[in-house]
Amino acid sequence: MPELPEVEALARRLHKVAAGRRVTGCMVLWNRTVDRPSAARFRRDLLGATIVAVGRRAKYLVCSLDSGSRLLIHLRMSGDIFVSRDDQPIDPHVRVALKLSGGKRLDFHDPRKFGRMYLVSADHEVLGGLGVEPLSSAFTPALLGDLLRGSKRRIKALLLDQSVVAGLGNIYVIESLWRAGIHPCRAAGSLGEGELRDLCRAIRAVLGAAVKAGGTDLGDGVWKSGRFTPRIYGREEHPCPRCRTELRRIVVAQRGTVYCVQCQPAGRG
DNA sequence: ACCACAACCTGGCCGC
DNA sequence: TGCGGCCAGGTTGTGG
Repeated sequence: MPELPEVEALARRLHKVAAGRRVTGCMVLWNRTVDRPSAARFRRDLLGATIVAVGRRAKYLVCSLDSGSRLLIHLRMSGDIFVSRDDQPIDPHVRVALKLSGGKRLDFHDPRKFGRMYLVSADHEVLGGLGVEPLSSAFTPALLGDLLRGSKRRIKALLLDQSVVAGLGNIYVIESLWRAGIHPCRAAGSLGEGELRDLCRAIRAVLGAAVKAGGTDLGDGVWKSGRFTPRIYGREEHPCPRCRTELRRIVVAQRGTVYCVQCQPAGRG
């Protein structure tokens, strides 16, 4: 369920724990969690490698190894990584566990089994198609305009497309569109200069606040991260925080979508 | 180009 | 309490 801010918070935590540590054990408990190479080779290649750094690209955790290879991890819907002592019992939802020198263990906990790990020699093998990082200095209203120009796609679908903007997911797209006052079904190419500026600013503000807060905690017990509280996500039938109109839920791009009919006018179409 | 739908999976919640 | 149906912060492949 994690999006960019949750992955960023996790990457920072893992960097402190794992940087400089050697992988001394590797247990693959659900084979399909290892996307590539084979589970057997994944284990063989990882054993003995030292983790140099842990970072993030889009929603991927990027672990740089001293061998020059990269361990990439995508948490998908329900993935999380728990740090425990290597003598603790392993939870039934843990799909891969890595023992580290120093006595800690990284448990890839993933009830729905959608998460994936990739061990690659060059990260573009997996990350090559990703779009712009929305918190980077490259992400400007002008660039956003270039990305949307001529597109007839609905703005929400486009923002969820990782090859366009990398790292946004359902929550932060919903929050950003509400903040910018843009209806999720607007044709992307129809946004004006002012709207591009507002949207760019809204995305940066929402993500920035969420990163600062360490991510969103929906209180559903699945992903407990930080203290960012969405303003409208999950709050259909509650009043809009800005105008008090009852928030409405529709489905856009096959995803539940909350918006305010008053603050986010449909325009036409 | 763009969209809808199914798959991949499990667990939590709600209503009957 | 039990059970069915629906929901879920993601991605990919297929077909219209």
